[in-house]
Amino acid sequence: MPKRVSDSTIRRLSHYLRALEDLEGEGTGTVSSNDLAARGGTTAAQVRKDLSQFGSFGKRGLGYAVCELMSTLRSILGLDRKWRVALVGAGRIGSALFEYPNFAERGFDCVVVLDSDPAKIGRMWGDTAIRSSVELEEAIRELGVDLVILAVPQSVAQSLCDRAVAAGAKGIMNFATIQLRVPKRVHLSNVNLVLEMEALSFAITRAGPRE
Amino acid sequence: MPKRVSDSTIRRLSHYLRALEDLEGEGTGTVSSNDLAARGGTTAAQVRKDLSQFGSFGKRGLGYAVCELMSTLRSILGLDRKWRVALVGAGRIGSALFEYPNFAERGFDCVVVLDSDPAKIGRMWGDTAIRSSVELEEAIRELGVDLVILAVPQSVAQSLCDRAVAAGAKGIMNFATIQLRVPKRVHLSNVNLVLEMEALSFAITRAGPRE
DNA sequence: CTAGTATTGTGACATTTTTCACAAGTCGTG
DNA sequence: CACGACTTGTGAAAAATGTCACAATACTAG
Repeated sequence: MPKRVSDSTIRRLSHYLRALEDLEGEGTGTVSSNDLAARGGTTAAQVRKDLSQFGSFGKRGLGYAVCELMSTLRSILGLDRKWRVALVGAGRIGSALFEYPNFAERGFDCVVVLDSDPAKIGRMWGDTAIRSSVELEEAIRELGVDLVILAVPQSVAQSLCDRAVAAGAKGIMNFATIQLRVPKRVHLSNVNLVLEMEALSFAITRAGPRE
Repeated sequence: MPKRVSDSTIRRLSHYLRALEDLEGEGTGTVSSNDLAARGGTTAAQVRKDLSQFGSFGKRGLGYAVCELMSTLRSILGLDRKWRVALVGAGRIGSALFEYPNFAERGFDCVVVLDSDPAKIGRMWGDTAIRSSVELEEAIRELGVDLVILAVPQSVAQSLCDRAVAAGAKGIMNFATIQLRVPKRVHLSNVNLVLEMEALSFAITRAGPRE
């Protein structure tokens, strides 16, 4: 195993995993790097290189056993367990995420929702009651939260982030359009939809070749 | 100007732009690559290299004129115009996007919302009536839509995408967790939140050094 | 005008990521 | 078993991306 695995590799592993799930659904028993590449949107060599960073999972001449590779990937990605997620911010984005079926499917359990708006606190989402964000630290400790999703306005994002980290959050997914600062040990993922739109804007304006 | 500008560069330009907007708000007249780097989360050399791909905008010994660089970046990114956006899918994600203040701020005008659910069609969002997705092509042509946001289930994403492209959409922002196929001339941006969560899951599991 | 300080733009270098090419291994068939 | 069709795993080459170092320039102060 290598010292460092690139982010691009991890992204691709997720794609392979999804492709494998489809393949299993179709009843396919084994798959070649070529097929996997086609479905994952990359090349056969890339697939093999990506996988080879973690071991040898294929059989020469035959390919990869779908079922086996699937569980290997799950284990590599850390998806062979449940993740306890706290959702901070019960606005529209928060609501969309809470209902997002793919999260639960992949083992990301939203165990608590918090908001600072008194009008929202106490309201039920499914069987989860929205709690006051004052209780953030308490909730994280009490429920053993691993990951925190911050779907809050810029102005309060950094302070909530700091508090989440202090209370033991190991990863933060941030939807605010600000560059959060977190300690080295905490992992941060920024989702910035405007940025994506701007990249499209640039690409179209430039009218250069795609991708 | 170079043949090809990397995606990472474009992402950083967006960050610089945001930083410049803050700086202007603070009344700063000029900024050094160093300051810009600190705010954009990169290095001074990277800032200069990024900008140098498009021309020479700074003054040696002095730095960059905030106002001027801001409008240059806007123009490079194609943000010196309004973009006409169609939102397909009036579910929770669609709703969150529609209300997203940063989109409008950056010139992305959501001129039409479509959905296939008869219960939703005709309902008003602000002063926009939700139209039937049957009218997708018509709406795109009639309103001169440039960009289409697909916030719909996987099962219908590809077919709606094809129709949008055929009707003249130049860019697609896809929220479905499937790899859409589009012609070369059309630009595609995939937003996959599960993927981001999985990357966090991996990072934490591995417990390697951050970033 | 000169010296001193600051900061850009850029070629050369370093690192990371992707692609290529092929030996090595596997299976089915006769 | 021998052969042919296939496919992996991987070192080496190529391409892309990021870092460094420094000449060139600009402003300020005396």
